[in-house]
Amino acid sequence: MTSSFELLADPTRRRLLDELRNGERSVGALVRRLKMNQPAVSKQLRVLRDAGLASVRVDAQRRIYRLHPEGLREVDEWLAPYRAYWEERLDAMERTLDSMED
Amino acid sequence: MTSSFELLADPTRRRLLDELRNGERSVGALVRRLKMNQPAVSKQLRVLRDAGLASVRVDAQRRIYRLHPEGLREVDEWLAPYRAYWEERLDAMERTLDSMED
DNA sequence: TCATTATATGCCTTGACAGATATATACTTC
DNA sequence: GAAGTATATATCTGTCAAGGCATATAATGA
Repeated sequence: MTSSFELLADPTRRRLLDELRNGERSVGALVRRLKMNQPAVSKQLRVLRDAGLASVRVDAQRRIYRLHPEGLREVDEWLAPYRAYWEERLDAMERTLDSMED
Repeated sequence: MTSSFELLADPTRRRLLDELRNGERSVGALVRRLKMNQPAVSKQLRVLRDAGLASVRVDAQRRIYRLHPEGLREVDEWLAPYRAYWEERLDAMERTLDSMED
């Protein structure tokens, strides 16, 4: 599980990231929100942590997770040239493709 | 294989999209560029087609593929709120998260 | 110390998917 | 129409990952 692209492929992980976007969250809080069993959530949190997209802080028996969205930059940057297409109108893209015919 | 997130998880598909970004391409041309065997390429092109990210045009025995990047908007829009973080400096994100503590 | 709460980890099963090989299909050219 | 070219599809196999269950670990409180 290396690339952030693969990370985003799993809907559970996307939901976790979306939750963490609203602030730090304990594992229990995330479990309740996602309505999944705790080990499944912990497992994906581990993946996010390993990828550098989240970090943990200990609070008594609780583990508080926090978002580190910088890793998503890779995806955003890959996407940038595509974004250009629909930002400058669809017709512009058509023109670009037409002019680049093999 | 529904969401465009899962689509982007595969590096072969990302390479295909990147190639098509330079203009229409025949299957053979893509095979040569990716240095993969033809069925593997055709298979992923099929996935892209089914997802609406590419279309085919027939030219004699050739099939010419063309990019339709609009489907990537889903990913781009999901990413938008995260992009905000690194665009307005890391410190801003830290502040945001701190102020939203559970 | 013992029970409870909170979380992580190990193991297992199952499903999905990528790539490979073989083959089918369709068009072209001689 | 036979051979060659271009592409798609069917099938197989290996791999990998997600979720479920059981259990380990650690902190708290009585």
